[in-house]
Amino acid sequence: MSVYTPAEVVEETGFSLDTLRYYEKIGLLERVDRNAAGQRRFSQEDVGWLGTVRCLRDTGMPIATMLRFAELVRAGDHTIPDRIKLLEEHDRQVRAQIDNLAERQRYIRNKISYYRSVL
Amino acid sequence: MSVYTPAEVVEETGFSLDTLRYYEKIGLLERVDRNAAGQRRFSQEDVGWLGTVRCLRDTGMPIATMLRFAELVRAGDHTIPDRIKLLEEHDRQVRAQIDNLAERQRYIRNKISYYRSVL
DNA sequence: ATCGCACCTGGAGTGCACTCCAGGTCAACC
DNA sequence: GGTTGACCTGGAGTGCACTCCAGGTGCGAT
Repeated sequence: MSVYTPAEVVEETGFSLDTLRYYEKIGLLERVDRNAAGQRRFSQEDVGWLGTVRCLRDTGMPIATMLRFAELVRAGDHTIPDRIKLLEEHDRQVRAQIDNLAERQRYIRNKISYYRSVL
Repeated sequence: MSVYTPAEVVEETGFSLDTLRYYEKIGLLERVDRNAAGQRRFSQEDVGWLGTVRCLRDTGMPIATMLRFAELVRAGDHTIPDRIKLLEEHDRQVRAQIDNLAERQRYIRNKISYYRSVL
């Protein structure tokens, strides 16, 4: 049962310490354990959950939606069908994002080609 | 030499009227012509430029960078090499975005599969 | 013992990109 | 001639996601 100091979690997840505290404050991260001096000691699960948060955030999920997902996770296994629905919806949005980016990228590359052709 | 009313440009570009005014105010759009009553009449070029802006914005380019690009365009043809550099750099960022999204998407899909397997 | 350092709290501040609002003009239609 | 609707201006307000700050605690090294 390994525990992690704030600095280790910052290193591991890429979130700043302030962001970690912010996530705890708004409930995206459940109340993290403290040591005798009141300092945070993150559990393995905390770190794993932060990995999921990292992934959802980096794919553009708003915090409000992640918060709903967090609540489903906390509510227990009977919410798994709802979690699947939420992630499937998000997966569709990620696909749409990728398609859109690829489409726009074509425009940008055409523009570069055009500029090259007039040099 | 066709001209466009604000409503037509909103329709065509998907930008709100407020956004169009904002872009003009900050100089992302050059001073748009007015009719006798002081209402905007957008030129074909304005609409074309807004297409480029749409593309750059949707691929995550910050307004400050678009502003630099706009200045290069206004400065004349001798800035074409600089424009190419700017767009190539942006193209790299778009590629990185797509790669990152694709990577994260794998994680999400694995998670969905896992949830399906425990049902 | 005192220094530096990692950490704590509550709350204020920031940056970005809009978005909204109040009060007004003008042309067209009933 | 009155009302509607599209548009105008300058400036204030919003939402999101952090990020920073002041003032304080506890611990290990010099």
